Amino acid sequence: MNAGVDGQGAKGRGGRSTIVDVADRAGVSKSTVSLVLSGSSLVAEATRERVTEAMSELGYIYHRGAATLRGARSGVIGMVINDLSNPFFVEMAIGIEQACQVGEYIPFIANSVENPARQLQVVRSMREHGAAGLVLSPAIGTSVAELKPLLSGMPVVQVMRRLPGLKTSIVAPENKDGARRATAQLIASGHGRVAFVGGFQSMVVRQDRFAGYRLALDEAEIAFDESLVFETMTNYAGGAAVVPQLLSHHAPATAALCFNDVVAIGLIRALGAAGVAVGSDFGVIGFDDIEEAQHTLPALSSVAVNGRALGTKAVQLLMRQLASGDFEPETILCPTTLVIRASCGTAASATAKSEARSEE
Amino acid sequence: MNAGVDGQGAKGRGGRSTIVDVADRAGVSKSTVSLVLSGSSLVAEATRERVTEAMSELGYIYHRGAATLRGARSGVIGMVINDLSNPFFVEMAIGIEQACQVGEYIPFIANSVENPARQLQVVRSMREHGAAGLVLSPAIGTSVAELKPLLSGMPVVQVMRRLPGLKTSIVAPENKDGARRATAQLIASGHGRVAFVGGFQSMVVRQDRFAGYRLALDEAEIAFDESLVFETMTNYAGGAAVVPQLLSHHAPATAALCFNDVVAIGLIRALGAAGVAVGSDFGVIGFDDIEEAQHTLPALSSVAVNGRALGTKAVQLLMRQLASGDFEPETILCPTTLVIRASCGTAASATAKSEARSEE
DNA sequence: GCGAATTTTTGGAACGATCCAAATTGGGTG
DNA sequence: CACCCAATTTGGATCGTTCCAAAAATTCGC
Repeated sequence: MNAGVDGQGAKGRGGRSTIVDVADRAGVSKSTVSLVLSGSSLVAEATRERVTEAMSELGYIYHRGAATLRGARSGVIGMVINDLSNPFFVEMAIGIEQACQVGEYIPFIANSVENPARQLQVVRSMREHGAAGLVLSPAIGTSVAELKPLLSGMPVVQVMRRLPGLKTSIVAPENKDGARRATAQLIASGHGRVAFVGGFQSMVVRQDRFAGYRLALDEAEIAFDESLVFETMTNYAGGAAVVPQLLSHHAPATAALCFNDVVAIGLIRALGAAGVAVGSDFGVIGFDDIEEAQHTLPALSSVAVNGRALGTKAVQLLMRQLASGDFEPETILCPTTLVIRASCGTAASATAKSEARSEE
Repeated sequence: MNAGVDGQGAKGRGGRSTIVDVADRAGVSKSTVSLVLSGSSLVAEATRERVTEAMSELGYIYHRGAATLRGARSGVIGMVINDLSNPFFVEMAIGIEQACQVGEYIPFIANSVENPARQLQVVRSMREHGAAGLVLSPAIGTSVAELKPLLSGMPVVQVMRRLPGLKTSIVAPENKDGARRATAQLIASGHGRVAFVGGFQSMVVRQDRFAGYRLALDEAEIAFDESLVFETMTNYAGGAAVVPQLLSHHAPATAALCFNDVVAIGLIRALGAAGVAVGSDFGVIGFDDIEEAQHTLPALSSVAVNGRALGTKAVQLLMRQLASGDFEPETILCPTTLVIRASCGTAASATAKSEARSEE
């Protein structure tokens, strides 16, 4: 039925073999091969076998690009992460990747490095490549006006962070509640002056965590003291940088809730270096519960966010929307767990709780 | 020239707008638009502007899938990493991603989780999606026979690891030389009995590092002692697990070269817990120099591999091959740097060296 | 053994880009 | 003004798939 002067099909031409080559080999039409590919029940069992065999003989490889041209799903999801050198976001990326695999999707990855311009580029590039949807952990300083047109008509899930003006689905931890519980824990351990360390006011996530901190203070009827709030970079150095001010305060804090674990670890090390015994003299709780939190000395108490689960949930939501065709924004808040270890002072309860968690 | 009854072009139909819609709007033919897209110098400046404007008015998005059908480069590179929960490989992934960006490529990512079956799946999937090349850090236990046919006709760079029977380009650190220098350093500090800890004999990378260890012993005319070699998992637990045997040895080692930093850190912690003062009683050197190495107590000396550079070099090699069309395998070995910190005993020199490095 | 009903199979005509050969335009020149 | 040459522009065929309407093969009832 098809030209095919040489018995080899397209193979002689150098490229990959096509559906037509397979058809020739199996002695059927390309339409039948297409039906086999799509797993249709229309095709007779014997024919299906003949076609399948021809495929493996020719080393046929499906050309998804051609298929998408006719409207088939591309099977590609874009994943734009703001900072892959932060272990928390790596965990999230792993969760995303994992969930994509089970859903037969394949993820494009891009690291925006907190650079909005680059983020714009990569999102555009992902669209060009036919990504069906996007999981986005937006870079700080993103211009919604520039980004929005690139996202039209495609389901997007913002994960962990969210941009104020951008109406998409959101998967995020219960930051406020987590921070509230952590702060309450410090207060319950007898700390009357609890500092809040790390991040900047412009960060939405910090606003949430800070709100939880305030709430816990209110609930304990402790007056909020502005001078116990420290804005810093959200890395080791940021945590360490706070120590001099923290210690020279006229009425020093005896505990701190940190914006994230990296800040908390920086703080712990610098406090240790300054001769403050974290865990007894001073209580510290971090946020995220990255793996390293278990290995610091003293081990770091933290509000566990489970980045992997967050990533997984984001992809699952995205896949659900892709399957249904209904891209109506949806918000999923993931509960957090307060993991008590030695750093917050009640060393006694540390072992038990931490063991329990590792069973998960 | 084209149907287009409604002024809106394809927009009314729901989908994205096409090259023909742009052509209609700009009052030219689709061929001209195609020329503009490819940046051809044939098209007159005024026309180019008109077309560009029409594109942005319509929110036109280039459909790469359609283009590849006619033979255009796909602009996609696959990146298959064996274990993303290992910070070293994350560094490598970051390097790969970064290099792809500058080369206008976009990387598919897959985490094989050291699972050969999954690796097979994802490689197949990447081919289907038209990946032009592959950066592969192969999973342990990969069957070359199964993998090879999936790779035919496509340039592949194995990075960090290499599969014995698979002839592709390779980018790897100078493992043997690094291990030799590290071992020599321990010997020079007066350690006569140096253990080798971590990994399994089947791992090619370990074979290389082990060879370097043996070489240093030979050069120092120290007899090799089989009982000082410990095979373990390459994670924290693996490092820790070795300690009982290490300490109960009839003639215990006083230093250890570890397969990688994660093993070394596990070892240091467990030794610390057992009351051995690492840095004075016992010398430890790791491999990779992950960020955490700077933060352990004592800080970990390590053979720095620079995973990021490794990833970058791999992609650059791949892009070079893609550009030239010459897929002849090539091997690039990257030199390592021995970074001395407190863990190997010569605490005096630690500060200076480590400062110097952080300037990079 | 024949038409009807059912099950399988099959030719195109798309999809959105590229690319080539051919057509059109616009100057110069003699 | 006719002609040539260079600079631009343009139809149409093509890439590898899907999908539809219709054809072909098979089974069935009587």
